[in-house]
Amino acid sequence: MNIIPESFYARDTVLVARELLGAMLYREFNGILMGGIITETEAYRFDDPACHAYRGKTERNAALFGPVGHTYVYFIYGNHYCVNVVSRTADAPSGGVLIRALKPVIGIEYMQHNRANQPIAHLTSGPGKLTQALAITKSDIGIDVTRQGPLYIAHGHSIDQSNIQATPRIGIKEGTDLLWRFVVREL
DNA sequence: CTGTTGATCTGCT
DNA sequence: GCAGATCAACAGT
Repeated sequence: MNIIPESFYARDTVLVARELLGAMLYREFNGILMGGIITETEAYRFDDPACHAYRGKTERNAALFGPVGHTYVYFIYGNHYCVNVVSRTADAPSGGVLIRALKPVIGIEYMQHNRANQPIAHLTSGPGKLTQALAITKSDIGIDVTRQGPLYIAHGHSIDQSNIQATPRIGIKEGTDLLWRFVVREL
């Protein structure tokens, strides 16, 4: 295993979002290992009106102002958690990359157990789905993903630039002109 | 203290 | 394709 170092996340949020595609996300929970290849991300930079941190620091978004390579988890629509990795340059106050989808690889049975035995194609194909599959909640805020532990990210597949599609982000009302959602066309 | 609003998912049509 | 679920955090009074 080859964990991605902290320096990777200390760069422009948008660049980190693009380059996280193909990386392996690992989750250790109750002694069980789960994980998959990151196939979809979105960048939320401090200077972007769609970013939770755009209007300043609050209790909820404080993690986005914390150390890079740590997690920011939030609860949305009364039902779902979404997980980000804090990423920004040294001169930026905040920023994060939303992990939107994985290709399930490890611990598929346990992920299905967490997701009412959904078929593999529906296991981790959305930001709320993958947190449910991996049992990620608010108590997982602030985890350092550059160290082996409950949640960490390692080098995986290298994705060719021509295999990456950039589109507007999903579910936002401002900043819809920015093509800051990145999707792997195929693995 | 109260009202509003989501970086979504599911099930039904 | 679309409405409903469902609640924590925020902004405004």
